[in-house]
Amino acid sequence: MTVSVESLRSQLQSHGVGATAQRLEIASLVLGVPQHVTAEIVLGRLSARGKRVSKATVYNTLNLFAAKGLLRQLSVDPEVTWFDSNTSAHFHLQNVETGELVDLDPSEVRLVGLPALPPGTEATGIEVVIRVRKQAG
Amino acid sequence: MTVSVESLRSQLQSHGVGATAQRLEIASLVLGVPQHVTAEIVLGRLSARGKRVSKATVYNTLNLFAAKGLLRQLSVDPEVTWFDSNTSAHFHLQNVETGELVDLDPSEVRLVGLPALPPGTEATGIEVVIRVRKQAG
DNA sequence: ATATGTGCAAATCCTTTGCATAGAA
DNA sequence: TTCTATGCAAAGGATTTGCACATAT
Repeated sequence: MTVSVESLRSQLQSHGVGATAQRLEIASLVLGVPQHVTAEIVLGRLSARGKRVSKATVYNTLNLFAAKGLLRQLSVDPEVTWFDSNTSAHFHLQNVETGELVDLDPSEVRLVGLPALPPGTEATGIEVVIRVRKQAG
Repeated sequence: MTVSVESLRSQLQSHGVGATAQRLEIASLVLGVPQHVTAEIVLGRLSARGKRVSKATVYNTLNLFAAKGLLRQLSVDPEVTWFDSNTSAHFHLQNVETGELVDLDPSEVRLVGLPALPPGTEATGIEVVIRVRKQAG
């Protein structure tokens, strides 16, 4: 399934992100299909496609997409920053040995109850991560 | 409330951690009272007490305590590694602006349902973080 | 004695930044 | 034009590592 450059361009612009060649290239790799990516993964896929985009631009672009709501930035891995192209509410399962992230369907795990927040604060997000490893033995 | 050196020493040894002057000092700062600390915080408190413990030893010790179950290591903050002296099951609330962590009582927020884990894996832990910030306006 | 721990500085690794050039509007 | 984005290399910051010296058991 290929997404047209035109629809990507309008997707960026509707989120207030100016369209440039590099951003369109990254968007075509990342948006559309629900997936988890890091800057390193994106760089690898770009070079696999023969596209040269600087590391700084990849970081800038992923951060920008996250700030504009095209991606969700996950703070679940101390080693590396993950970006999730699935921006709807859901939780994650992570293999602590490989770093691999898997989406959990909201129907599988539900959070019950919201605590009283500290006065003068508002919630910006909820993250739930179930960590797994290869079974011992 | 001061904890005797002897009880700390036996607490370390019952967890398979050899007692050294530096480890006892760090244990006395960290264990006993439920709290969240980073290596930097521990270093600061040590020097406030006039104790000189190297940065490397603080990192080694916190990691060792976590590996031996005296502390829980939290992967919740991309900036810095937090250690929680409360090792029982509970979740956290974090202020994204200050980094401040607060324990949530398990009665306030409950996780319902456990997903099918990938074949051949076992769960090692569950982390729930509710992120908050100063209210806009 | 003999294995372990400690301290220091240097090394790592991810991510950000400064600045000159290139591209968008 | 005039503002914004890109690329490169260097900077930054938390954490780890190598190795000589000191300390536990």
